[in-house]
Amino acid sequence: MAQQSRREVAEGVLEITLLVTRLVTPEVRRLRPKQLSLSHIRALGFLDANPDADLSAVADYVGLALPSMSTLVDGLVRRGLVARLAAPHDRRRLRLRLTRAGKGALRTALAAAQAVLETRFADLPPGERALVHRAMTRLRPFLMRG
Amino acid sequence: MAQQSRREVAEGVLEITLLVTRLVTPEVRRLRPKQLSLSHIRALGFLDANPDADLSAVADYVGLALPSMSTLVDGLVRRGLVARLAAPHDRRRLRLRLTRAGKGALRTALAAAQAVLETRFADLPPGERALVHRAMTRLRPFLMRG
DNA sequence: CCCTAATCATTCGGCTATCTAAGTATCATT
DNA sequence: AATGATACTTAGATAGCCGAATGATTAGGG
Repeated sequence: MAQQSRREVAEGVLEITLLVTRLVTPEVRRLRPKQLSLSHIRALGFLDANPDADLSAVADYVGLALPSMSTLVDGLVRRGLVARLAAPHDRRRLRLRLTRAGKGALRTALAAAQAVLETRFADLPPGERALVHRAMTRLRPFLMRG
Repeated sequence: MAQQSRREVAEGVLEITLLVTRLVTPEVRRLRPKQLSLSHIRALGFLDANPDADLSAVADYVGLALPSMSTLVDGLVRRGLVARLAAPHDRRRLRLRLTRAGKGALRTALAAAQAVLETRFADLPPGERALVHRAMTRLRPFLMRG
């Protein structure tokens, strides 16, 4: 079995990322009626997993500057997808959480993005499916921390 | 070994894609002196693999509307990275190709993006490296065609 | 040959997303 | 209570993208 260099692995991962992005982005754009961008979806996803997070945490996770996230959240609040409450003992901080509508919107958006991929993977043999799944699982921790 | 559903695989791939994008985008933004966005890089990459392509082909590959690609290419031409020639027997069409500087800029940009990932993968054991590489190789054809 | 379609690309106007810099409110420390 | 740090917001500017309209060229019937 050939030993892969870090460079080759990085190259492969980057290429796949670009391909997936290309497939998924137009689909997400089609959700424009609901005005959800990829950043919106990522913010919603983070809040789904981390209720009552503050603004900085979301900004950090999504990879946006604070001001950008501030206006982004503003939009989500205006659409009724997120509740912006004050933190209990520090009134500078926010306490952000999804509303019921927010959870619904997240589900819908993710489903749309995933549907594109699922269609693509229709002919992926079960064995390879498992292989890919395993690879993604291994990759995840290396991409998250830091 | 658990049999993975298509849904799970799609979910995993989407998640990893989002994580990688989050890591790579800021790095690419740091190339601002050269003003290269991800779309720019993808356009350069396509032209590297397909010299003398016309505008529609690049737009299609990158996933942008024609007007957007028109201005994008305009920028690349202004920076001396791409040559915009007329096609021989159809003067509506363009014949786009990288200049020497364009090839250099592409190499530089890709290297920057990959470097971020390589750093992340420093502690990925060789066995898992091979696993990931294999998974990416299997995935590629399913994401490219169509 | 022409006239009409169709095709390829550009320009225009507008909107979204993002950044930096500056400002406001609150908390922490001495 | 004064100073500095922290969390967020507002303001101003720019890039990226789209749809609609336009220009230029070619293709296909009469």
